Amino acid sequence: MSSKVQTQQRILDAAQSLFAESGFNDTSLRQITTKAEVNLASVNYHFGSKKELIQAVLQRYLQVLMPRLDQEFDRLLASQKPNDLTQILSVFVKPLLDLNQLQRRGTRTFLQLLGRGYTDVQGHLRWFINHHYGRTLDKFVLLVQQSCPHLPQSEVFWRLHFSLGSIVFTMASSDALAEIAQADFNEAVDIEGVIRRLIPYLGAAIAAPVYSQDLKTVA
Amino acid sequence: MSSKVQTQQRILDAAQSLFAESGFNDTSLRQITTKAEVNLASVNYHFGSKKELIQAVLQRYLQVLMPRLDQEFDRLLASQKPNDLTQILSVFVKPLLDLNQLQRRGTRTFLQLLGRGYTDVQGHLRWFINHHYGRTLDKFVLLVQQSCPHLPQSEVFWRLHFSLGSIVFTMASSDALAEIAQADFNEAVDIEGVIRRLIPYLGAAIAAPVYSQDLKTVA
DNA sequence: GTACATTTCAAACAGGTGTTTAAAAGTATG
DNA sequence: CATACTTTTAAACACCTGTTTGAAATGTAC
Repeated sequence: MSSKVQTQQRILDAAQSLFAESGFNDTSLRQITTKAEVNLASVNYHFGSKKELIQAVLQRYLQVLMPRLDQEFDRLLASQKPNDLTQILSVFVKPLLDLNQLQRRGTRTFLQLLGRGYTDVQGHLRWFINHHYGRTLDKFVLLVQQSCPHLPQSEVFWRLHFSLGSIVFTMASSDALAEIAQADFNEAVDIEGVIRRLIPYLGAAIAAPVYSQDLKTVA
Repeated sequence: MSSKVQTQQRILDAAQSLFAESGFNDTSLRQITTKAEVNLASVNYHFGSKKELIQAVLQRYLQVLMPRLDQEFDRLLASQKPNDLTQILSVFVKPLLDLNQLQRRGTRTFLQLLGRGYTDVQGHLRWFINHHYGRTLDKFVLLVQQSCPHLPQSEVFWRLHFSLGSIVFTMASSDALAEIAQADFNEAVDIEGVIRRLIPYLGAAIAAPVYSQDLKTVA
């Protein structure tokens, strides 16, 4: 009995770090099972397929993170007046950083995985997250819309995807970026530093005024 | 003689559309040569390897785009007073849209390829672009720094990478996003629309004030 | 302690990958 | 025309991928 969960755990642990480092496509089951020191076939035995393993790896974080975010969103939605955008974005910080208690380097790993999830794979992870946590995400969108009454819904849609791009891309390549920052600016940056840098950036971006289109008609 | 360039052209054309659609890793040489109606071996014969084919596909656009951007950057740098950030970002618009004269759907394809280039592959395309066009990119960074004297260099570095993330991610998934926008908001969005939406967003983001750091003492 | 169920294991499977080979076809040049 | 060079072709190469198989080992319950 305990050997079963041990094997599953070993696979998940090995998989998550390899996935975070090299992406889903570029990590083979053989690499995972070698690192986990389990038999190749055990991935399919315990998880069914590689696709389901990927989902299981992300699920381990999402099932902790998302209920906490959902709770925070409810709290903000309960207040009468619209919330400040920076405030809304800041509610992500603590739940994200608390993932470090779930796993060593949990925050970093999860965000890297999320990045990989949106860039590597075409559809199935996007669908998976939306299917399981769409309700929570909708609350977030609503909050942002309330805080930006000057923006049409479609503009909020685009800007949130622009923002998702920043996050996901930054996290997928956070190792490389941190290295450059270290070399060029002698600046030690951890994942918390990146998150905190993102908040004012995204806050200003999402709330930016929409410029009228007619003054920039180019030839 | 002309059959040689014809074959190379056919390969490049087929490769670019498949790469843009499915990414580099998920497009095989057999798919490319089938679509191009050439022999499988001709890719290696004419380009050496898949890696070099990828670079050749991007190079076809970069060698047109980058000199034009370089020129625009020089023009802005020549002016005495610092330039407005929105102005700086706007110089991308025309050179990018002119790629449509190079190829049908050129702008869209190029930006998708760029997105794939930064998300799919780990290193070699990043290196390739920096190696060939680093001087031009440096001019852009300088312009941004001049327009944002309140920002430390390292902050500009991070924010430009956040911005790169928005662009690259949006472009890599632009088809999916445009579909959603169409369905949810009955909004037809072409690539030019996306570019124009990005400018005020990125302008506000990059120039955003830096919030005081002292509240971020880590545990 | 036997019977049953779960888990592990080595091996093979079927299919895909980028690349190389050596002969064939085509094309210029003397 | 014959020579030399370039390009195309079909086939094979060596390797890697996720998945399946059936037997062996282990664990669990009566």
